[in-house]
Amino acid sequence: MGVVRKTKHLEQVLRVFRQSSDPLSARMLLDALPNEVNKSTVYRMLDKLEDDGVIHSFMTLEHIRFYALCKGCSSGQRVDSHAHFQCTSCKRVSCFSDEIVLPIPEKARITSVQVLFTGQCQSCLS
Amino acid sequence: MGVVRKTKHLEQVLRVFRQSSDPLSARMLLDALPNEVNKSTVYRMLDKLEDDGVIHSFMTLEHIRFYALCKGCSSGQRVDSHAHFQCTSCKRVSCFSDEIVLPIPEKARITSVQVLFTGQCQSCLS
DNA sequence: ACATTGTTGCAACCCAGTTGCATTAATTTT
DNA sequence: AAAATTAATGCAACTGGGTTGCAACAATGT
Repeated sequence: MGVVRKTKHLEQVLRVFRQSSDPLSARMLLDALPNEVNKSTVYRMLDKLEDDGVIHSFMTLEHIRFYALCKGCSSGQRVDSHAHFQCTSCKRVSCFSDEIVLPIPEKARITSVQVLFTGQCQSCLS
Repeated sequence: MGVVRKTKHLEQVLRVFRQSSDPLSARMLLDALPNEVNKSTVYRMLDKLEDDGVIHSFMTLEHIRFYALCKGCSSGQRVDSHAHFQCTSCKRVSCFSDEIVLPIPEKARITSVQVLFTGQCQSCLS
C-alpha cells in the first residue's frame, strides 16, 4: 500500500531522517519531531515508508527497532547487506559506511540480510 | 556471574536446546519444557547461560529474541559470525550451517556480529 | 544436619508496538 | 469553489515480551 498523501508530518519525518547521520528508533523520532505527534501515527508512517522502500529497519539486542533511510537500496532487487553497529556501553546505533559482501545461501530465496556488529565505540574505549 | 548450581530446570533447558535443531525463543522454550516453569525463571536462566557463553541470542524482525547453543564459539575471543535465517512466510527461525566470514571494521572493538537473513524457505517456496 | 546463598515463583510492573474507531484533512469530482 | 471521497490522525485501550522486588525454597560446603 504505502504512503499516498503528502502530509506535514510526513515531510517532517523525512527531514528528521535526512538530518540524522544515525538510524533512529520510533521513540527518538517522536522526540525529534518539532510538534506533538501521536505515537501510533509515527509507527504507521514508519511502516508505510518501509513498505515503500524509503527506509529499512533492524532490531538491536535491546529489542528496539531502528530505522534508517535506504540510500543505495534499489527497492527492486533488495539484498542490501548494509551493516549497523551498536555500542554496548553508550547504546548508540550507527551505520557502517562499508558495504558488507555476503555469500547468499542457495537454500532459500533471500530477500534481505541484516548485520549488526556490537562492541565498544571509539569514544567509549578511551 | 552466570550459572552456579545445577538444578533440574537447568538440565531440562539444556536438554531442550540440544534436542532442537533450530534456535528457540523464551516462549518456545517455555512450551517445550516438560514441567511448568515460571517465565521469570526461564528468562533468568537464559540470561545466565548467555553470560556464561553457553548460548547466544539474536533478535528477529518481529522483535523476539531467539537463543541457540554456542557450538563452535570459544567463549574467549568471540566474534562468532554465525548466521541465522527467518522465513517471512512461516516465521520459522533456523541456523545457517556455513560460517560467514565478515570483515571486522577497525573503528571499534567488535565483540560480536549477528547476521540475520530473511526470505522464503524451501517449503514455503513450493 | 545446619547454615549459606543461589534459584524459583509470584504478582506487579515497564515499554515497544498494535488496533478499533471516530474525527480531521488531503485529493478528486462535480 | 464546494462537495464527496478516502487516507491520515489522535485517542484510549490493549497485547505481549521482558524485568523486578521479595518471600519461599533448595543446592552446596562444612
